[in-house]
Amino acid sequence: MVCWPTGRLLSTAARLVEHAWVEALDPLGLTHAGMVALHLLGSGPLSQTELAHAARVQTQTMSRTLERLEREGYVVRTRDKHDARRHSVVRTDAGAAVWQKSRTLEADLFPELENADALRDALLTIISASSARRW
Amino acid sequence: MVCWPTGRLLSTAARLVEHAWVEALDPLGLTHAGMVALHLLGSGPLSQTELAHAARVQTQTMSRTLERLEREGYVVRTRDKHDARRHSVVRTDAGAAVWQKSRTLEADLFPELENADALRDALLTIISASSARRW
DNA sequence: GTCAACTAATCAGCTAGCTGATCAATAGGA
DNA sequence: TCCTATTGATCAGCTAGCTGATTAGTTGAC
Repeated sequence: MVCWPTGRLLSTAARLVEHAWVEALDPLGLTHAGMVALHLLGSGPLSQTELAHAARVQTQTMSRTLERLEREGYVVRTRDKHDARRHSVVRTDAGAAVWQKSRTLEADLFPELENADALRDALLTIISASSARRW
Repeated sequence: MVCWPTGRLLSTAARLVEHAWVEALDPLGLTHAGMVALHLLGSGPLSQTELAHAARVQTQTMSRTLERLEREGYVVRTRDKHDARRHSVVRTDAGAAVWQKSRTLEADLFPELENADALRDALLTIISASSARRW
């Protein structure tokens, strides 16, 4: 596996880490995608398009994620007064609470790394390089 | 985004890179998952369980990937003589050819990085740490 | 030899990505 | 004003992961 291409290592590592997340979040009735949305809503209401953009995801994907969050009571969607096309998405108190709980998991889940800074650097470079066209 | 947790950066980077792969592989009638399988079959026939294990994936997932590869003619599955439960999966000539074509894409797709070695190191550490229990 | 336990593969059903198409509401130009 | 283009959200349908359950074939103990 040492000779696998870097892109494949990246996918594999991400999948395994996300698997750990799923297990940890399940008892909270939350998914990783939902957690991202709750995080982004921390600084105030957003439209679905804004949320999708911030999460680097398609609006269709965000739509479903929010549908689930709303079903769980972690989020409320209301029509915008000034633009009836837009949904104003607000994090509920329950949503804020569950997000706080989930925050503490991060440190426990992610393995300790010597070169964590180099990793973050590289990931940010990759993200900005490959998202240049879409976002 | 600079203050996102590392796990989220990892997922996002992987998703964006994989998106580039999908676009590049589509004309070949190949997916990223299929490419992994074709790669692993390069050194000879394997059973589906062995393939799944090597790709760090569930056997159910590999089953579907191979179904698609077989449909495209890149792979042939035959019942094992000695153990009729097993499928012996063989890469066809077409499969070998398409894999060769796809190999050259990797260099073009993946962004140049200064600290590529540190990245690979970190990813391998993450993979071995979080796959310890499953593989 | 028979029955139980295990193993390889698949089926059913879920979430998360994606594309392409659709619908309703808004904005803007003739 | 009206008609078109744009925009926000959703629907339909695809692949790739996953879990849990099922089926068929092997193995092993009695």
